[in-house]
Amino acid sequence: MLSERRLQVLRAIVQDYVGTEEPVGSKALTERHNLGVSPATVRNDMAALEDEGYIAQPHTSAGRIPTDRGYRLFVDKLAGVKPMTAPERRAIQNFLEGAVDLDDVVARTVRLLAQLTRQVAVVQYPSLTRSTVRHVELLSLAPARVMLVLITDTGRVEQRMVDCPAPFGESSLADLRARLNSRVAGRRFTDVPKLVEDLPEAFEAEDRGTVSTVLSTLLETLVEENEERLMIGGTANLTRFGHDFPLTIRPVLEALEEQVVLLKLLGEAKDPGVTVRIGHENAHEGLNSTSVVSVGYGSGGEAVAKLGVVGPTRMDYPGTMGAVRAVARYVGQILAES
Amino acid sequence: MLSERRLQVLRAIVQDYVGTEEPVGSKALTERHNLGVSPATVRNDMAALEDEGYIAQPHTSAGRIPTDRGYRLFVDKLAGVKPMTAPERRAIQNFLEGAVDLDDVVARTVRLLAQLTRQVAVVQYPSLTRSTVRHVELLSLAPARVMLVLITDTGRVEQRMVDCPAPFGESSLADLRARLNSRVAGRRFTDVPKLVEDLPEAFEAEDRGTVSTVLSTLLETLVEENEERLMIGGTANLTRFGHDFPLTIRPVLEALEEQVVLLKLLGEAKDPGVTVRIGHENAHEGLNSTSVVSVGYGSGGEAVAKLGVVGPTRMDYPGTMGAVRAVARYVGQILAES
DNA sequence: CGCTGGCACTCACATACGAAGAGTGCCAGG
DNA sequence: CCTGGCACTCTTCGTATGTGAGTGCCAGCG
Repeated sequence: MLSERRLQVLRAIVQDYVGTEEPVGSKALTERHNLGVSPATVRNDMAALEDEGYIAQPHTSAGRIPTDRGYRLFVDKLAGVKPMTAPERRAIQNFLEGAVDLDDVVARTVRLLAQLTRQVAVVQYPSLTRSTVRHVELLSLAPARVMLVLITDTGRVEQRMVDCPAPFGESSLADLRARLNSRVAGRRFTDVPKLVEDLPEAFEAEDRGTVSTVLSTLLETLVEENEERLMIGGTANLTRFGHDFPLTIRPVLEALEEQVVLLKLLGEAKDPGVTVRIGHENAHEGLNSTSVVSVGYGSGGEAVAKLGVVGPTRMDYPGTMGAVRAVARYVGQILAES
Repeated sequence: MLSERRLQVLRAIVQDYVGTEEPVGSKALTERHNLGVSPATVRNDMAALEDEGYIAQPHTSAGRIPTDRGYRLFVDKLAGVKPMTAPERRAIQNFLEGAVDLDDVVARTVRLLAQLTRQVAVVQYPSLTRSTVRHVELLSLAPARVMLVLITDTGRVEQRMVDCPAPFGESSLADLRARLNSRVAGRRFTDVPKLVEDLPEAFEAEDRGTVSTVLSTLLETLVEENEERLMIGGTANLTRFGHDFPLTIRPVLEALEEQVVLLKLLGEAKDPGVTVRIGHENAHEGLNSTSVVSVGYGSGGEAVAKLGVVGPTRMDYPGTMGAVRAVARYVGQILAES
């Protein structure tokens, strides 16, 4: 177990390194934080911290920098979440309130997060499977062509074209629309398959094929793979990464373009609170030198999606966590209102 | 006027520089292209080309690189558009055909363009103002709350929440829906304001306020500012920009995040064919070292939106132009089918 | 036992110098 | 108008050297 002072030394190292972006030495440490001991003592502590794997030196006779393990300890034990100031909270609220539709909410959230944290922001659209159905609309565009429109309680709208095997009359369509809505409106998307499975039986033989086609399109829309969308922003902040970044930035940009990777990344956050994954804790190789701070958000008590930021492992964790948490909270409010 | 050979020299310089990314000297030129003259002669030609402002040397006693003006001449007079090969065309078509909805079409187009050109791809959603109305749907979500859904012939869907000044009955809603659609279905969005202006008069006094509110929301949705959306991708390709790129890549990423800037950029392309804007021809400062290749696309004869790529001025213009043109053509086809 | 000051040691980094090489401009001759 | 030759200019790269930050270790002190 590390002594109290050694933990303080680690905290000081993390703070200084995050601020200066340069390896921090024993002398500088004692000057900037009054630890009450001499550089030599700090050196001993640093040697111990290095043995434990919390810090490392890039090369002999340079200062120390925190390792992923060091940041982990810092986040878990040494630092809290820095709450937003009142003016900041007001600004967040104001900015989000101007949104006209869900796309706009998400777009604004991304910009806000990127600006607040000066990092790359990732916001997942409210998940379909975790939402409830507000309305299902069917529009006849041609005799054998129907547009299916799905609307969730979070304001998300999905649409699909359906090519019917046989012409489908206006009255049959109205019938299907009514039956469908009476069964699924207000229900969770996950329950929809069971709720509609016997629906074709209620129709005339000639329409049954079309009804089945419409329903299967509906169910397809709910399949996990298609339904997860997200928006990213603030990639320009990647340029503040480090001096060496040709090699650093490339894999990150590539990872950010892979929606699948990002969704996994956000999905891993299980905790009800803010989740932090540091450096190599991220499964994806390209993100080994980044940290991901994420949290769920939702219109009610339950999370319907995730949002977060991606930044260098050398980041201001308390501040970032505070910003992410605050934004998630306000987005949830906005969604609940709409 | 430049002699034929000098133009050939310029063409050779552009091609070599695009290939090697390094300033090209007179000796290397004569070796790789059989111009039939000696390096000394080429040197004279190069001096002339430099006087005219088509090429420049980064520093004394280095090779020459093309200037923006040089690229312009190359694009206008010295190079054509390189058509895609048959397998490439098939691949494009196959890839786009798997799309399930408009978002998917746009997303796939972005990925395709980025991959084909190895540059940053930008695709604008089909414009509302240049499309026609397929259907307007009104859904009653609460007594005094209506959702407005707009569907275009290109498959684009916009929705807005409307808070009504007074409760609005199902029958009035159905009435409004029917009247609205009979007036605007199949018409161009730009004509909608005139077509609906007298609509409130057909309703009872108590509903008139609500009808006006719904209509004004509809018109707001059509306002230029809100209706232009776009998607970008392939930003990882920016890392192939140059060796110096901290300074190069930053402003480009920033510009790409400004939707307004990008829309202007694409909007400037007036030509029915492929438009190329080179380096300083781009109004936005951050894009002074990039070229933008763009083209309109549309479901019918007319362009409903633009797409293009952003890359270094040192790019393979004929190949890029070919890819952009081909993708635009196939996207148009896909949209026409849906 | 823990803290401290002192001291020798190690590298990264910056600066300077020199050689190499690529490329140019110019000129005289064909 | 083209060509070979030649002197000149700079960038680039490798080597050498000095400087300084930072370290590890040790002996002494409270």
